[in-house]
Amino acid sequence: MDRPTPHEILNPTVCHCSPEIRKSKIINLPFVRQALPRSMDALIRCFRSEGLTEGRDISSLRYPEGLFGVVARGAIKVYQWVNDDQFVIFDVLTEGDWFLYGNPGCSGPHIYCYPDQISTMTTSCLLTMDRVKLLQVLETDAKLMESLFFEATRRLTSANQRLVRLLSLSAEQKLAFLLLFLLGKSKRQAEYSGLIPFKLTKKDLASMMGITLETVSRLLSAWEAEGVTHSGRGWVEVIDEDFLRKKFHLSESLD
Amino acid sequence: MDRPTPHEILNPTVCHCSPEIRKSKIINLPFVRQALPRSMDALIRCFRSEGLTEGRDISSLRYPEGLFGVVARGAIKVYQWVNDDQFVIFDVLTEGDWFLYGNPGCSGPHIYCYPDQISTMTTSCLLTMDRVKLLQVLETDAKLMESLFFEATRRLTSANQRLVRLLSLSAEQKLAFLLLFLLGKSKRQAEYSGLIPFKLTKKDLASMMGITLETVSRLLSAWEAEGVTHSGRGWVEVIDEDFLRKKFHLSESLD
DNA sequence: CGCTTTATTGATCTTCATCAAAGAGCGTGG
DNA sequence: CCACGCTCTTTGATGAAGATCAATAAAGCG
Repeated sequence: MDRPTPHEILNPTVCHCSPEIRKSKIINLPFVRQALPRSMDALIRCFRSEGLTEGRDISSLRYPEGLFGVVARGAIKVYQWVNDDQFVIFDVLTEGDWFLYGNPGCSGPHIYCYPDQISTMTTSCLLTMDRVKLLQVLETDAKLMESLFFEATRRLTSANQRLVRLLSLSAEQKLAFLLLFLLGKSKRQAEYSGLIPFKLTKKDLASMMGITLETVSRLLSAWEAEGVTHSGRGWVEVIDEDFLRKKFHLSESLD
Repeated sequence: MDRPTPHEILNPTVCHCSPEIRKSKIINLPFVRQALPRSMDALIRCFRSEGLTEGRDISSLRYPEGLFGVVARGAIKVYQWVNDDQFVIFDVLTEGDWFLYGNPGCSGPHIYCYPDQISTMTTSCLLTMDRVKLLQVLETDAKLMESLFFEATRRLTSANQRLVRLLSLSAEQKLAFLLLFLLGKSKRQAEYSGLIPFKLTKKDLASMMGITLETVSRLLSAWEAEGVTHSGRGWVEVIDEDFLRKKFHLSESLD
């Protein structure tokens, strides 16, 4: 067969983000729907777009006053080093998600803040603008502020819930839960419908759950033998979603 | 000696919340500072105060459209049942903290949502108003909305960070971290400066970290022998904060 | 002064981390 | 196109942390 390998799918070389595409992305952002026409124009004017290949850090140093970023294509991870050789990935942002990145000291809202790290997990296109510019727009548009507020609390709340769930689960349940979550965040791929469409090493997975990559590897091997998942170097494909869902729910009603 | 026992301190019978105290509490809420005079008035008018003894659930059923609540005195916990006999406490709110509680379905922001449970951890006084009433006030006061937004994202972000930290720590480190966090949220007591001033069973502590109460009990016994903590039925006193802080930081720079 | 809730302690068993060594996938440069 | 090196992965052996189970004890409450 000549369908592409997962590796090829995860490493596209191009990232289209023409001005028209950019504009339509901006207009269709959920929180922009209710904005006044003039703030819509301001947003379209202020956003720059940036094509990024996999593994790029989005440096906070270039934006001393903070950064407002929207993922137009691809996926990025938000993580934090907890010591010299260990990091924790605590959120994954995909198309339409946004972040407000800033120094903890600087005034105004920030959803992720230095020293968190943000980097791409696949070829991505990111729309960015200075955080202060966004704040200026918000000040004159209460509706826009409101939608942003709604969405921010919604996203943070659900991240919270996710982390809380993880606390009380076994490694196997954690992994099932995490894969389902990541799949929910992904756009389905034509050739591999269960493929999680960004680079995801065993170490990444492990660091989202606070377990080791060896454990992840062992669990995925076991599942692979049962035909539940399929995985390789830097990618994971879920074959039997229901199995994962059951694995997870079952244990909830057990005991 | 005739100083009261921890148990007596944690179970006060009275909860003063006279109209004047209530008003001063409202005025001094961090996010209200920037409010317009008229929205300040509206808030003072709409808030009801409610005295609650320890262990009271704040029922969401009485507020189908959601509830905006501010802790004026005491402490409340936000938790969730993960199965029939296990729950996870994922936030503790003390004086000045607020919550926006609502059905997941209903529009607008909510920071905790049904089926989360909210209940008091000591004799408390809670200021409440319907969530929709708050939203009405916010609509006419962009500054107030902004401050609320800032504080909401700040609090949710820090809750997130806290949960993330917990993921990568050992049980002992988790406990040290948690006690320091709880202590930071507490008002110091005159008689016992390190006493965490609300009811806190070993099971509660355990369920904030995803470990078992037996482990908590063993750890606290060990610390008690070293003079680091002191604890009893439903309360914990931290004697040597620095020890806990070291325990925690040390391991970060190790490895 | 019993009853309930909460805590302690010990014995045992699982799960998962750690360490180590070898192997595979992918990019690169000759 | 092949060989090399790098990163990511697999697998096994071992040990330690912490869960589970169970029995007992205390503390607070009516």
